[in-house]
Amino acid sequence: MTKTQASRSPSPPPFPLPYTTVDIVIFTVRDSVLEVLLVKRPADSREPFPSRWALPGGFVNIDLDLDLLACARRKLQEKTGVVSPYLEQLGSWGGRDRDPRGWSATHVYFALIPSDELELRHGANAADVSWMAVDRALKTRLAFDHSDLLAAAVERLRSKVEYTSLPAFLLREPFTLPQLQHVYEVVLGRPVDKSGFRTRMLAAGFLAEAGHVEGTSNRPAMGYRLISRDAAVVFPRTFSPRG
Amino acid sequence: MTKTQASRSPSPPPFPLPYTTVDIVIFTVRDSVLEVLLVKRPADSREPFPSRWALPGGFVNIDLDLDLLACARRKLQEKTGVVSPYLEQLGSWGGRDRDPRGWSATHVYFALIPSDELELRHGANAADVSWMAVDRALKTRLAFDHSDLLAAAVERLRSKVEYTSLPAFLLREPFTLPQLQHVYEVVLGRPVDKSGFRTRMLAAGFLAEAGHVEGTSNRPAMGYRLISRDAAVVFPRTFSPRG
DNA sequence: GTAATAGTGTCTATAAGACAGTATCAG
DNA sequence: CTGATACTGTCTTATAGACACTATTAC
Repeated sequence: MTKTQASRSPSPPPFPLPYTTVDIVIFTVRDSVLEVLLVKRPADSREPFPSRWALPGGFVNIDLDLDLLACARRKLQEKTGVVSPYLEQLGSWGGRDRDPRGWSATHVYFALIPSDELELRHGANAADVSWMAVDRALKTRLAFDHSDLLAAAVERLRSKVEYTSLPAFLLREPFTLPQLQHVYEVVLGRPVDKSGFRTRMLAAGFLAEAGHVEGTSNRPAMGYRLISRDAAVVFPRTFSPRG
Repeated sequence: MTKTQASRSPSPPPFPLPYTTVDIVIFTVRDSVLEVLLVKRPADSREPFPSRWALPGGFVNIDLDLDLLACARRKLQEKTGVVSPYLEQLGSWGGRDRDPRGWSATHVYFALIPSDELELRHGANAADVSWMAVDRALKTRLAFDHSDLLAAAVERLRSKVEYTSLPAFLLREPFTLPQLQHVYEVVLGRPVDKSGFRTRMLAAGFLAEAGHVEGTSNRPAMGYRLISRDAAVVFPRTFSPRG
């Protein structure tokens, strides 16, 4: 199969093209609350949805971005400074009415980052960058169809937390099992049995011991690192009680 | 929130746009084999990948398609005549090199249809339309990055079959439990215990009895319909042995 | 010592896999 | 009747939830 040329400016097509954007739903846990990163749209009333909160994102730059994932990474780093977070594609949304400027399609990614590994940055097209509790963000009318995107991302996150090691990406390494359990409980919104939790995590085999951590509590706990930061581990069963 | 105008031709933007396409991975089971629908690229050597097999799909038409899902439905109907199949978004792939004509992004859907509800159609840009066994298609070099898309779709299908009612969408209603079990076995590529299978399906509560079906065998079996054709049901556990 | 959190052991209910057995049809 | 397929019952075993228990630190 020949991968030929592929160059900067494709010859203009004989039909109109949709706009192509990438948006990112960036989650973190701060002070026992699941939060999402939002940016405020510029106040300029010639822009769509002025002064409204939105997900970070923007147009694909075909000169800068080799592919969609690279574009997502670029935008994530512009806003948070985080270089290699957990990043997963959520899906794409496209249609005539989601952007008043015309037919557009957005490719949505969701990212998990530890709250203490970031420094928020104010970009060119974002008057303000801020964390907001997910529960509050879900009740806020975001720009474009971003409320839909956020709802989908939260649903995906909550769902996958039931049977994957995803929450581990919300913690800075090394972390302890009680810390990990706490993150699970924050995202799930309900308590989790300690004994079962520990058995499950250790049996899943994605954690490597990393020496004791002198932590927040009286007795030091074992610290762990992820064996692989590439992907989350899938558990054979769910967390649900009576499951 | 104001949903204003949104019209046919967006004002041309000050920067080049990627091409936007939709591709569909259409699965069916025929004669105990999982198959996928492929179209042959035109022989015209000015077209990319002439005479090569590809997934059905094409450019989004912003005048015809209200949104991505509508575009996928349109393309599916053009190729198969099927109107309301199971249709789920798989994800999107975009980058500089996947289409020699330039930066492009495709939104990929996958569809499940019963093999006896379709009539293949030859479209304008497809010299040939044909079913191919999935195992063979996976070994074939398809046009563009369609081999990647197909591999992802097959992985998603095989994975979801382990814990959802997806295979039910591959059968014409009403169907019997032995028929459904057979489809599961075809997609999974391994036998499934009869007793456990029946308990599981009936407990999942997505089937409604629809009278006895005088079928292929000696003893007639109970026929079933799906209570809802909107989505598949998720089982609490997996099919895997020793799981 | 006490308080606090880390970590372990044990019991039990549930449910799935395995497989043998019964029921109902065609011929 | 026989053969074939639809359907059911039972036994065993794995495991997750519940919860009580022990261990190791700070003070």
